[in-house]
Amino acid sequence: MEWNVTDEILESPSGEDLASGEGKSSGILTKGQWTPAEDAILRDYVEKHGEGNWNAVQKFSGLTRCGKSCRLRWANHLKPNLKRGAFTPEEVELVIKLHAKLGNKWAKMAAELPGRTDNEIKNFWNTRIKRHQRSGLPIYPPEVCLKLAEESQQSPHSATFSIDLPSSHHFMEPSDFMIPEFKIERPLNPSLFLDIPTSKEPPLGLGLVNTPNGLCDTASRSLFENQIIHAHHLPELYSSNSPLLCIPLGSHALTNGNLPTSAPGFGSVKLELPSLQSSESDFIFWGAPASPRPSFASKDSVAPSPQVGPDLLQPAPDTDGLLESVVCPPNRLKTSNLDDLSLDPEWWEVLCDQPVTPMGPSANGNSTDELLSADVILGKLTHENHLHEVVSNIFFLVNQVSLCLCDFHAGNEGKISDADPKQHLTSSNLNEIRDSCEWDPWRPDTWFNAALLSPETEHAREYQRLQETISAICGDDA
DNA sequence: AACCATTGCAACCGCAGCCTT
DNA sequence: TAAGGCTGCGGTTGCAATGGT
Repeated sequence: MEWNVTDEILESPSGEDLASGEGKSSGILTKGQWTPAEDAILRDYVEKHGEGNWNAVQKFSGLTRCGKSCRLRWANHLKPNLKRGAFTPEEVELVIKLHAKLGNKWAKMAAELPGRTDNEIKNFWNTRIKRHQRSGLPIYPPEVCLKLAEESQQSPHSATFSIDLPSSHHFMEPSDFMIPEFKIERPLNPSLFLDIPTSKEPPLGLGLVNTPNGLCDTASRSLFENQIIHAHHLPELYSSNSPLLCIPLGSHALTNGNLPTSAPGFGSVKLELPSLQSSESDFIFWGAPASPRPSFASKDSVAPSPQVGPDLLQPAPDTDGLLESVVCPPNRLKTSNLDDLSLDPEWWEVLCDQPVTPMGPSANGNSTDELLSADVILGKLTHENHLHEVVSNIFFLVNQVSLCLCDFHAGNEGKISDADPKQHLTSSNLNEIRDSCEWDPWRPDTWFNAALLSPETEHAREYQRLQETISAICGDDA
């Protein structure tokens, strides 16, 4: 690299002045690349006076650099015992584990990696994330996810890696990160999804958020505390015995974590560098498969992914905007007959991350039942980074809610009540319901027929709360 | 060889917390 | 106790190096 004092020098003395120390501080500071002469001056100063008091460097050494710049230069380049060059495999592994646990706490991570600076680790990580996004690889290796999951399960109140990091407590308070176990006992309010877009335009402000304290706010927290999901359809996939069910909220494992801190509106989204620690960027994550999840990375998502075709999350160009078209584009839905809900395997995997079997999404073969499972519904609110994926999850959610409504509707003749929620539809009844009722399960705009809800019931109030929760989650602009 | 896009790194910026007065 | 300065941290930007066409 060529050393030069850049033109950022604002009316600064010449480089010779800098080197000779004659560039006395006059309020004019040099910016840009450091020269060897400047390095020498700084090194000499620190050797004589020690680290710290960086603002005095300019005063006493003649460097026309601000104290911050001096500190940074010393810490990142001149300090003895700094390692240079590529990270070793051991370092990489440690960084991954540390990041899974700490998030973007670069300084803390640097404390665990002798010779590496926070800036170096940060750059390494950001570069790594970009690379992995491009190649569709998971940011965290499955074994890291599993390890974290296992350890959190073994010791759910003090989930730790083998690396003991005393400073990680800020989000590892058990009460903060443990996902409350929940069941859905009643179908979800269809109006929860009023704002779910069905156009190609992604929603503004869409995003599920949590904070170091767990879920983003009382509203979203209430979603999990108040709403009871009955796991009667899919006991295995999301059972409480699954190690992947109890991923600590707040842990950064299992998130690719690529939302910017202040994720702008989707329309102008800039999804470049990650900001994993951001309280606004973490998504609720459940039941993630250990297998790599397809990535739809920000700007890269526009380009074809090696794993997932670029069109998968795009509604068909000729979509009519109906749910069916959005959730299951015609070319992805193998059949429009509701009797056969099996999807194109590729599409299904994108949506659900479930292994595809001849019977459908589940290895258990209970495809229809599992599709109707409310576990799956909220299980799809994943702790993910890619908004595209979130959108796809939301679409999937709509799909599932629709099916749940079919389910419920079948047993309640148009009124949501306390009827046995387990009484659900057989696929052969779906078309019949669609034909005989005032709403079409595949059309959200028909979900809100007055006949669906009895407004004075406790259920209706719960639905209202749930709706508010989802509104909070998705953002008012959604 | 020239141009362009991408990548990776170094440095800067803004903010927050701490310390001193 | 408030104000100002210092320091450290995390996010962002700028640019040289590199690779592809």
